[in-house]
Amino acid sequence: MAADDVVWPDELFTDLDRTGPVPLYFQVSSRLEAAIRSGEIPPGARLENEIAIGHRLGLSRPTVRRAIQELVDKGLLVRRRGIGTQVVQGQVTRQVELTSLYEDLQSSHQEPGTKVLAHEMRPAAEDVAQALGVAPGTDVVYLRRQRSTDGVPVALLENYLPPEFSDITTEQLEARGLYQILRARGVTIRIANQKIGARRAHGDEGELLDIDRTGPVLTMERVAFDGSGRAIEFGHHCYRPDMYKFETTLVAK
Amino acid sequence: MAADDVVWPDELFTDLDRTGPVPLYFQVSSRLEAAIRSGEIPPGARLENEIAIGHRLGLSRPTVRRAIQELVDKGLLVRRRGIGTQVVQGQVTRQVELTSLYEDLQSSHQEPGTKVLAHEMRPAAEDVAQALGVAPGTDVVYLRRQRSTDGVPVALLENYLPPEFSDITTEQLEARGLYQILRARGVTIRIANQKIGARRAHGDEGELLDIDRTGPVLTMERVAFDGSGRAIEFGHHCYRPDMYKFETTLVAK
DNA sequence: TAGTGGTCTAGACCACAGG
DNA sequence: CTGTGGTCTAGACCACTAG
Repeated sequence: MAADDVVWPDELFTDLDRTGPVPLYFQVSSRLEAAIRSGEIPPGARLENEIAIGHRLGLSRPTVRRAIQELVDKGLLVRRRGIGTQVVQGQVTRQVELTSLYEDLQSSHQEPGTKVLAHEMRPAAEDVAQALGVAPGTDVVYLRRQRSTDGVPVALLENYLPPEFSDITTEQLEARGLYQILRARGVTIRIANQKIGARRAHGDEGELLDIDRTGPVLTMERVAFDGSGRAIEFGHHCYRPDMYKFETTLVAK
Repeated sequence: MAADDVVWPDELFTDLDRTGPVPLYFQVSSRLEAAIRSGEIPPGARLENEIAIGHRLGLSRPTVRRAIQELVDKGLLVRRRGIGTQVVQGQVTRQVELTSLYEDLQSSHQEPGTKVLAHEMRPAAEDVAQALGVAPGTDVVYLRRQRSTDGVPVALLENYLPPEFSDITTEQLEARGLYQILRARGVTIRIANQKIGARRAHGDEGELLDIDRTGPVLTMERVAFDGSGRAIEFGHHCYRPDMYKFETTLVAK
């Protein structure tokens, strides 16, 4: 037992708020995550056992356990029966949840820009109709946008939405991300199926992405559903491969 | 309330095994998953509430809740406070899991084949050394394999492993997937970081994948860790874009 | 043998959605 | 108002790991 011994700076966990709306397990897990990401709790460090932590914080074991499980799911902690709980070694800790639903918008540490190339109603082709769960030929909203960061084009986004979203304006689309607009209307995306692939650019894609006319592009096709399972959005996007990659942290269960 | 009313075929949940090693929540969730995937419980169906299910199965609410949570995490069920739990509408694909390409092909009933193009010890370059957590110049295992399905090349797999795996044989590599070999040695991959991108084929890649010499390829870079956080594998793979795509189901939290 | 996480119980109160 | 899931408690027994 050397550097990877028990570390527990309990000053971090003194004032838990039992009256507010924030769950206790979340307060614990988020503070613990901050302490790990800042290096205050170093890689390889062993945590105290769950019961001891619970006693120290005045929490029951299931509550402590849930807080720890949150970080295990994020890949920050590893639990082994008979051993204990350890901070993962190495600079793992990537913030990205799988490949994100929100990433298109929240990678906005840079200056994201949107240029609307097309915005119209259009009868749904076979594949679009099936994805959205409408009859073929139904008029649906068609969007084509060019997304850029700091003035450099990054992606071409083609989307189809059910007709009830026909009142979305071009101005809204240029100012915000699609999912932000949907959420402001009370529509929350809960589940999405997506396929990631690659192909040659064709048509005007190379020009719009400022790459070779037939150069390689990274593609993503996605169908997104709201909480009730209704299809909200079908999209086919292509990305500049030198500007964008899908990053993922996978945790085995 | 019509077709999406409560459905609960309780014949499925009669003989829970309380003595064996399989957790009760897992028995419940796996049977429920099978019933959903088979269509026996149709999309949109509402489940009974958690307490009623627990009473029916002779289980406590937390146990039932955990079983349901497993399927919520997989994107098969949706829970809404005040409403209930529903089977998701629309098709559901499998979640990206921590498997090797070999296992992916096996589970999709194709015949995977492996040709070992290179298998040697090699001093670790800067990026390899950092990924594996060894000193630059350390001899590590280098693998280059051509993976095919039904005789058609699908991917080129380049991998680096720590020196302790130098006794893996070429015969093993041609007969099984890398992760299967590692697991048979008691090494289990727990966490992996991966980046998915695209680029042109270069060198002999086009020829080995039987595509255009500079055609587009789908790429995946991965660092995988075991339960103790030690880096086990660093890989850089490229895939034939017409033969392979990454499919994902994402669930918002 | 002692300590750990893995599982499970039988209650409780709350926030939110619906009629 | 009732019913739902969201959270929390205070115990319990077990399987696995280490020394």
